[in-house]
Amino acid sequence: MDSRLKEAYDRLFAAYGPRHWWPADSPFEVIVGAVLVQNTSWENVRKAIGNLRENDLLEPHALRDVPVEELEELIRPVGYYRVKARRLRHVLDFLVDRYDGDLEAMFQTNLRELRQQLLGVHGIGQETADSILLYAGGMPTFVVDAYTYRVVTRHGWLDFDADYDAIQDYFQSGLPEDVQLYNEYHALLVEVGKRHCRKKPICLGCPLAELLPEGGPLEPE
DNA sequence: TGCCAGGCCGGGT
DNA sequence: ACCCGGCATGGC
Repeated sequence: MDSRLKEAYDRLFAAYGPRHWWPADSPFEVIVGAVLVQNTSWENVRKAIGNLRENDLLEPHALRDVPVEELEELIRPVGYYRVKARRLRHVLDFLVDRYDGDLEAMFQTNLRELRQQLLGVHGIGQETADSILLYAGGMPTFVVDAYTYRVVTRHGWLDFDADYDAIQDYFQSGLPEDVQLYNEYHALLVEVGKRHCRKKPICLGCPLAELLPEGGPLEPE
C-alpha cells in the first residue's frame, strides 16, 4: 500500500466525495459511452446516448441492426462521428457474435482474457477496454487516462515517458485490488483533472497542491 | 477567435 | 520502436 497514493486519494475524496461513476443506467450503456467519449467531453456523449434511448436502441442486437449511416446521424454530437459509428459497430459485432449480446455471460470470462479480447476489437484501446471492464463489468482493473498521466507526471511520481502500462502498474501495485477503490479513484482523478490538471496546470486550490514537489508542478523535458 | 475535451488508428521514419 | 496527423462537434 503506497502511502502517497492513499494520501492523494484521501485528499481527493475529502474534497469531492463519492463521484457515483459511471453515469449510465446499464452495463451496455457504459460500453456505448466508453466508445463515444473517446477524446470528447461527456456533455456531447449525453446527447448521443439520449438519441439512442429515444429510439429504443440501448440494447446490443437492436443497435447492431442500425445501418452505419443512421448510426452516424444518431451519434453526430459526439464528434468524430464517422469513425466512432464504425468503432461502435465493431464493438456490437463482437458482443453479438461472440456472446450473443449477453453481457452477464461476457463478464464471466476471466479478466486477463476478456481484456485481450476487447483489445482485439478495432476501436477499443487500453483505456476503453479498462473502462468497460471496471465500470460495466465490475472487474478490478485500473483505468488510466490523460488526467491520470498529468497528475502522476507533474507530481514526479513517474517520469514523463511513463506509458499506459507503467501508470496502471503503479496504481495496481500500490493499492489493494479493490473494484470500488479503483472505480472511485479514477473518477476522482477525472474530477481533479477537469478542475486543475488540464493542458495547463491550475494548482491554486487543488486538493493535491500540498503533495507537489518544491517549486510546483514538473514539466516535460 | 482559438483551444480543449474521460483516444485510437494508420502511415511514415 | 517512436512520432505524428486525422478524425469533428460543442462549450467557454
